[in-house]
Amino acid sequence: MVSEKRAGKDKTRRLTVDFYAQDVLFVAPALLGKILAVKRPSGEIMRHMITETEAYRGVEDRACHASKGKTQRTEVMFRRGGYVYVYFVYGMYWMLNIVTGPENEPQAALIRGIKGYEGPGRLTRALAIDGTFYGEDLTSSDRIWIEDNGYAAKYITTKRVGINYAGQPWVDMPWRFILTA
DNA sequence: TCATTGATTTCA
DNA sequence: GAAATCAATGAT
Repeated sequence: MVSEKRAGKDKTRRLTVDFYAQDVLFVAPALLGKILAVKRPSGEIMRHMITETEAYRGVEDRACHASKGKTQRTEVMFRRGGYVYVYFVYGMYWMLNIVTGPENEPQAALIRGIKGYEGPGRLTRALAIDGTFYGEDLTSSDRIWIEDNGYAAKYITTKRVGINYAGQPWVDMPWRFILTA
């Protein structure tokens, strides 16, 4: 797993492929409390704590976009964990997802909220995240990455939002994770 | 509870 | 080709 050896007293470090390659049901709640860092064209780096996520897991999960097979839009979800899956919905909003798991096992964690901007459409608008972020590699990109600050998050789980079309048993899976402390 | 808004998917 | 659908938000 990840080496705990640290240089100096700064505990913040960028998450590596070892983290993202794990199952989405581990990664999605583990992202809570971590820091989403986005670099603006101006060079300014914006950092926000992740407060809410949802898990989308594999071709059998009918709420997961990849359940309909590999398409131009879902291709990135079939890669190994650590890539960014961004898509446009309702004619207005970009959704930010983190690809997880091994190659050819399509999984992703939707970032539904960050501190100060609750809501998946609101956070992408606030951070100016759009389709140009599709396929960015969180382990090497110089404009988007996630940092671990060593914070041990507490959270609750609920049903996922906006996926009633998926039917049973997927609609009732407790795969939404909300930070509580 | 409804308008917004356009890419993606589904049905023909 | 056309029609329906949609990981949402904000105003009414």
